[in-house]
Amino acid sequence: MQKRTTIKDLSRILGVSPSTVSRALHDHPDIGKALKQKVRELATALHYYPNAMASQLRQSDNKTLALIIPEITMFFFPSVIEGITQKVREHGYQLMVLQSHENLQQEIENIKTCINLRVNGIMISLCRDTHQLDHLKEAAEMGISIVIFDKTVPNNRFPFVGIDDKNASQKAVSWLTFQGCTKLLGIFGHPHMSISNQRREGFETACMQLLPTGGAFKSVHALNQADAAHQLHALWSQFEPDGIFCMSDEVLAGVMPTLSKIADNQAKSSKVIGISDGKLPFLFHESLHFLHHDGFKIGTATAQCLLNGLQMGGKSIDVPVIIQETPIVGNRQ
Amino acid sequence: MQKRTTIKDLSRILGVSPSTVSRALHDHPDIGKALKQKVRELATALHYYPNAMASQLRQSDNKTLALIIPEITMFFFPSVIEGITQKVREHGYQLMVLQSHENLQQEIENIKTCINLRVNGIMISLCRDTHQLDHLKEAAEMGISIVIFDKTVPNNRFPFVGIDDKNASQKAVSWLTFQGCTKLLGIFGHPHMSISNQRREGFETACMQLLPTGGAFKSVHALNQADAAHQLHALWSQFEPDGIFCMSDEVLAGVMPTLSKIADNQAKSSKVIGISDGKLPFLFHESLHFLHHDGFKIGTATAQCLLNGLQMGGKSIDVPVIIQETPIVGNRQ
DNA sequence: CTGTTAGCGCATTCAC
DNA sequence: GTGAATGCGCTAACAG
Repeated sequence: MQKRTTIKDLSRILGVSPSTVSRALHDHPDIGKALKQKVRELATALHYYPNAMASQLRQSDNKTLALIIPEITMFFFPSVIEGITQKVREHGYQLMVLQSHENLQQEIENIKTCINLRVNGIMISLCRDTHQLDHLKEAAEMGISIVIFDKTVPNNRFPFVGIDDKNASQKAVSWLTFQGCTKLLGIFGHPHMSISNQRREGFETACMQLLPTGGAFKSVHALNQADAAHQLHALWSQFEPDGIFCMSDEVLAGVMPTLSKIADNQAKSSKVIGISDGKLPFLFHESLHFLHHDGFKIGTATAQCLLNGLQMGGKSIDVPVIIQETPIVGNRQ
Repeated sequence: MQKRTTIKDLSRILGVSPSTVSRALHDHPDIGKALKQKVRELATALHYYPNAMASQLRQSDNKTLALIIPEITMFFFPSVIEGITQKVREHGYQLMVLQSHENLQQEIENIKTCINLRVNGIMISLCRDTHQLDHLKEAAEMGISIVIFDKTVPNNRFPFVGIDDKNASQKAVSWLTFQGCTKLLGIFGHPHMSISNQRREGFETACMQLLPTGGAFKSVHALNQADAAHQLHALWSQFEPDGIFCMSDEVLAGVMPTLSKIADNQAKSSKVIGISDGKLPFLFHESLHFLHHDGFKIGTATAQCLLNGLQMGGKSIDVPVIIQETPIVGNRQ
């Protein structure tokens, strides 16, 4: 890597001091119009690019926010990222995306990277093996603002943006019973994931409250999309539901095609409702409804929440907890 | 943001020099076991975190690679990112993802950010309005290694990883005709995108060569997923194909549900083949085939290509052009 | 084994 | 208006 031109180089050539060049480059009012022009020209002529590492070090600030998520899957997170990116750019920050791959060690490592880099703030969706937040507390003590979104832990004390998981499941059950379903199947995500359990509890509670006598329900956890398909298939002979609740897009992606195959043979259909970012359902042939878990909105809200925290310099009294609504939508409406 | 502990702080407290502390922290062989231990302990006790900006400046290297893509959509790119992330981590680099949002200005801005940050290398999928590569040449002249993948321009002179777009389309047509189709519809992506045109040309050439007399074909460009659905619908009354080629997952996502609705009414089906990352097809009820355009592999190959370039210090004679295969797969096999 | 010295490139005080 | 001096925090010669 050859040597790059620096402010010093420019200053030497122009016969002025480095500070003058620096000021000219930053359009400082003290510098003459003519000189500014000359500096600019020479800078582009010599391919001068300010060394971000140096200027960041000097200013001990890098205008960067970090996003830490388990994985950039095709579900949900692309929307979240889009929302965050938009908000963050508007406010002149860079975004850095880190993946924890559902691995606590990796998550801790990522936090450390954030601290070392002196990012201004962190938005994080916790991985499923995270049960305590010491690593986040550490970052917070280093002066980094933090917002948790989507996946959290029970006793979280950080600002949070997400949905009311239990309530969403209850709404889903309520909808299914309203459609006349009496035999409900709930399919949930990985059992280590807190939202899986929140949503399952909501589901089960609602089933017990809302199902008529003679009704029945069952809940299962799927490790991933393929497992959801597999479990549904295996279960069908013993427990044939007339209403199915899928807790996420990933589950829906496993369930819908399977259901579609089953329907081929049986010429009968179960009602389906899921929780979804709102893109996937429109790909399926079968009709279904979903509680719209809007990733884009979650993203913008999360970023906004972080930016607010940043502005108050971390000295806010109340810890915001922002709960997004999840309206019910049909894919054939 | 309060003051953070620095090496100097540690050195003062321990009564040794900063360089000794630095060496201890880096497990330098010259430092005594006992002292290392003491330094380590004090560091954690005082929550010392090395300032990455400072150390990067000093070493004028930040072990970072950049990925620039049009957008993190739910199609293809999540797989690519996964592949790249894996490779890049293995080699101890950080990855930084930038989006151009199909905007040349933004793409140029991103390149500038990369130069300012002194990243070691850039992997880029060009946005659709990019027709010349001056901005990349600029980065290359600053000593940054570059690999273009997936979306490129005709006269590209940079290393490239992708598929043979024309050939893929031809294989698709060949498959359709082999299935007995004689009336083909090709649906392509945004008309400004080079791969849209490459794939369309391949399609049309192959149609002219392979279709029997009496056969017919038609190609259309769709601006996005919704437009693909719309166009197919609008077209159906005038041109009812018995074979359809969809150039991408995005197109497939628009086409398949529409086709499925049409099939409901007409009780007949067209053969479908697409180019796909290989996830989406399994969500659809209708059977279809696809040329497997493996994003994960493209990702690892791209990263590997960049890492190779890095190792040779940019002093390689030949410019690698890596073309991935696209085997045909069925979603019901 | 350890300390001293000297920057990396930049932005900012304080002088003039 | 402009220049000289200083230091952000860290590492790497070079000396001992």
